[in-house]
Amino acid sequence: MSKTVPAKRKTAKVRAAANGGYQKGEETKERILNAALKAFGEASFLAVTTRHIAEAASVSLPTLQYYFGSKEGLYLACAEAIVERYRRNMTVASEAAGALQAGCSSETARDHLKAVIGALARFLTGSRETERWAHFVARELRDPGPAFEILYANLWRPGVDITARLIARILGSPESEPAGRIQALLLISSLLVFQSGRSMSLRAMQWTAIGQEELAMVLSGLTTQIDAIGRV
Amino acid sequence: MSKTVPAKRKTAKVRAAANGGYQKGEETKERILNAALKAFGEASFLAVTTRHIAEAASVSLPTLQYYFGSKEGLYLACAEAIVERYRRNMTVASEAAGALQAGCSSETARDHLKAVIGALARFLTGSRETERWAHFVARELRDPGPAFEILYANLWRPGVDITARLIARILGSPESEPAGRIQALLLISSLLVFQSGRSMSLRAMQWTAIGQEELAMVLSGLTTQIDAIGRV
DNA sequence: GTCTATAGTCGGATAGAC
DNA sequence: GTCTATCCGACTATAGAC
Repeated sequence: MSKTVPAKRKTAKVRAAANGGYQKGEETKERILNAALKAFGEASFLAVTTRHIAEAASVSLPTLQYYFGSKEGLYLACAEAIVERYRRNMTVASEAAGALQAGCSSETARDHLKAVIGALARFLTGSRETERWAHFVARELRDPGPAFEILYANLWRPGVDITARLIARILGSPESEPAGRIQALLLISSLLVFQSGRSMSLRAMQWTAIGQEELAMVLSGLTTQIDAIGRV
Repeated sequence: MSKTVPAKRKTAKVRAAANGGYQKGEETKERILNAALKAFGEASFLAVTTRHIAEAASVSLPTLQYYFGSKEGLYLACAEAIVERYRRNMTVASEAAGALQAGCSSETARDHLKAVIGALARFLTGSRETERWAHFVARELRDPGPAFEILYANLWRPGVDITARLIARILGSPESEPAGRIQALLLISSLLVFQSGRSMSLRAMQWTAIGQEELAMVLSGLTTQIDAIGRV
């Protein structure tokens, strides 16, 4: 399947400060990357053609190779871009981590957990754009491909970790307790309604889209679940 | 994307009783179907090549076209086969439906819900084979393709329906209550840990496989969730 | 840095012999 | 019913001009 690792081309950009710190190329590269994020968000690696991306970015085919080496290189660049943009939107997670560090109470942990899950849900349904990123991630994690390691290490694992630690605190049990980790997995999996299950959820609920109102309903269901942790 | 609907070829099998009721062809067809089920279970429609399936079934390429018309026709045949085999394994669901019909109590409904979710979880992790079927279904429902309607109408919708009705009975609220449907969706989504989230779950839990022991742990988590319904 | 033109590969489908 | 041989379209990637 994968033949050659495409050693990202190092197009030496040394004369950076010449025309205001920017090359013309940087803007082109960004245009390609955005087109690729859109395309790979909507369909799989195989289903997307470089031709389509090139056309959407209004460049010719070889330009992709020039900037990203190969289709796979472009795909990996997308994964990295998503990780970075995701980080900018999920500061609640690190706040929760801080609270844990400070040895917060069981109920404070519960509030942080609600905040984290809520932020995640909002992120997953926030905009067409973030929805597409989430789709990219979900597809890659489900059928592991070239970008699996990047996404697992930077998105999934930290997410499960913080959730599991928060739940462990709520339960008052040591963090390593597998039961807590399983509850964390189940909770995060629930969020996949918006993901793997998106098209089906819409039909099952007879919704036309997931807007503010719909999100609120799901969040209330999730809150109920979180409130049930350690209380049944 | 989809160009021609491939009008399944009608190879008239009229002389059926000649050599014991069977043509040689039926066995070949089955061999192809099983190879296809395996292949499409492991990888996406695009990733699987008809050449690969043909080789795995020890037939030559045109034989696929002869029996199934096209790659897409074979794919649809797989979807139908999965629906049928799934039905044979999920009789608990119809039992639950019967109980509802008979106007069972809230607590009986809860027990039936546990039975249904349990059976589903066992099905999803039962064997390499059922795991592959589940993978096929999940992939198709996530990124809707040619077989979406078949699988949605015959697997997903009935599953959500029975779950939602059981939950509605537990809550004692009218069946149309959207909150119950949302809880149903969240519950079913949780099961996707074994699915979309399989490779990640394994790593997150540091499991090497999902066997009896692991299944029991997850089931206990799910039971806790079901017990929490209507009690918080 | 970006283009046109083209090479090279692969996969689905078909023709026609047996 | 099943095969061998082949076609044809689509895709990624490269060569080389500007």
